Amino acid sequence: MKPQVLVVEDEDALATLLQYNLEKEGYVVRLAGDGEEALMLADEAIPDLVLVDWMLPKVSGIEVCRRLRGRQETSNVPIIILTARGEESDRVRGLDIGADDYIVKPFSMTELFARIRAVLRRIRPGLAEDVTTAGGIAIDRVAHRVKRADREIHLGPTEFRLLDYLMQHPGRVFSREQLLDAVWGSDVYVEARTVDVHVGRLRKAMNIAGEVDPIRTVRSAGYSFDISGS
Amino acid sequence: MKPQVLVVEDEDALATLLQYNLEKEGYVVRLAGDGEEALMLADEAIPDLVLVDWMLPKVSGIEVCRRLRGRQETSNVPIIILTARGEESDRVRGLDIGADDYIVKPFSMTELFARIRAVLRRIRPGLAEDVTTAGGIAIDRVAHRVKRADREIHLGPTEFRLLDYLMQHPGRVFSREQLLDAVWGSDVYVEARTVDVHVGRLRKAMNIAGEVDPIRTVRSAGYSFDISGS
DNA sequence: AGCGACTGTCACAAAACTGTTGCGCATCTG
DNA sequence: CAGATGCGCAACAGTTTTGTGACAGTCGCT
Repeated sequence: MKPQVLVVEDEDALATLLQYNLEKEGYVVRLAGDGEEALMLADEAIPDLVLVDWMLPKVSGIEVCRRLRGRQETSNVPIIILTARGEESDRVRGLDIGADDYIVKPFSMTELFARIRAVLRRIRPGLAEDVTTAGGIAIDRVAHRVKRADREIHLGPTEFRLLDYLMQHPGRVFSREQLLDAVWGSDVYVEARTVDVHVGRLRKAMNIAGEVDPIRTVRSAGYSFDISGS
Repeated sequence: MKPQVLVVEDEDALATLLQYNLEKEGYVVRLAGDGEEALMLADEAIPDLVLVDWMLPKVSGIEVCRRLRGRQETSNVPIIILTARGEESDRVRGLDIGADDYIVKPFSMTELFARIRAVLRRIRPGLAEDVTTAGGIAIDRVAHRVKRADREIHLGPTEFRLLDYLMQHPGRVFSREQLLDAVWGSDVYVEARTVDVHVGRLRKAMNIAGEVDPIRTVRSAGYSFDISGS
């Protein structure tokens, strides 16, 4: 699944620029214009990374940091601060307060990407990783390939994303609605039962040789990826 | 095997940037923050190339050069010096002391890659292949020739660059946009579907004799160079 | 100017994938 | 046990994505 980045930036031009480039680089981007909105959005869906401007209306960047750190769910989401040149003294405070890195404006997109990847790799090794393996199943996001027991498995785009998401959170049960949000996107409307169909297709594709079904159905709750029926 | 590059640079931002871009280009990168660390790392595992900043804390770049040259194991590891503009006089000394090339900051990544390739080609012909071979296909960047199963294949410039790029990163899937950026250049505007057409032309040119198609289409993702299942 | 090679775009066909529905079976509930 | 609910599955019609031939424009040469 694409890492989700929450961008907190009040200056529209920069926000748009960031969104455009980050999406191009393969991130899902959500924008917040001020600190309040940022905290709300972070609450709705926990981002994989937060990019926050130092100077913000209403709730300052530093405060956003502190509050994110203060909450259970977001306490270890990596944060990168955007700061203007000449705020050197703030830098230390930035990292003091819990940010994982900062970058000084103006910066090149390449440099930003480099920072983001470095931070993600440090904090969330799973996300920057190209392949995930579990129970003889390997999913390679870069090569876009899935293998089970050395047999190549062909999946359609949706099944691929679905498996990716489930494998990213093994053991955890997701409702159809959650899966729709995460795999299809929060803005599309599709029937909840459609998830069943895709799970079915995924199963059919994966369990070609009478292997154990890695996807567990939890009646009236949803599905989860599980190796060994624990 | 991916060539291993040891980057010796004390400025964090640049170090991260270099690591990011070099890894993207297909090198394995190890970072050292100062000369001492660099010598230690070089000792642990002999790198295929050293990229060293001129100005370093503790042990200067020039000293790192000298010491690397002094040791049996590292005496012919190629070295490229990073130097700031205006240190012209140092340049000669740099090459005097055993560096194989230097590059003046600020430099573009493309330029750096070109230098690295040139140096590796000169010093370690095996590592900076002018010729890449995979699945019976040989692409010779210097002679600008492509052969498949000893049959000469004629490609137009664009198809050549496309194949070159894909073969540099076998297995990896690139979106049409990424390919446009990498093969056409990030500043030209062409229709994304144009990539399809060129992939088609490339295929037609390569698969003359009913051979396996080395280019894999990944629906809703892009294309990749793949030799059979691997 | 004429020629040949190469490019980018388009339109249409082919292929692959998607979402919905309905039915039958399994599982729960009282 | 009857009824209700949830799930697997096959079928299908609709969409989206990709392959490809045609074509007009560009460029470098002669």
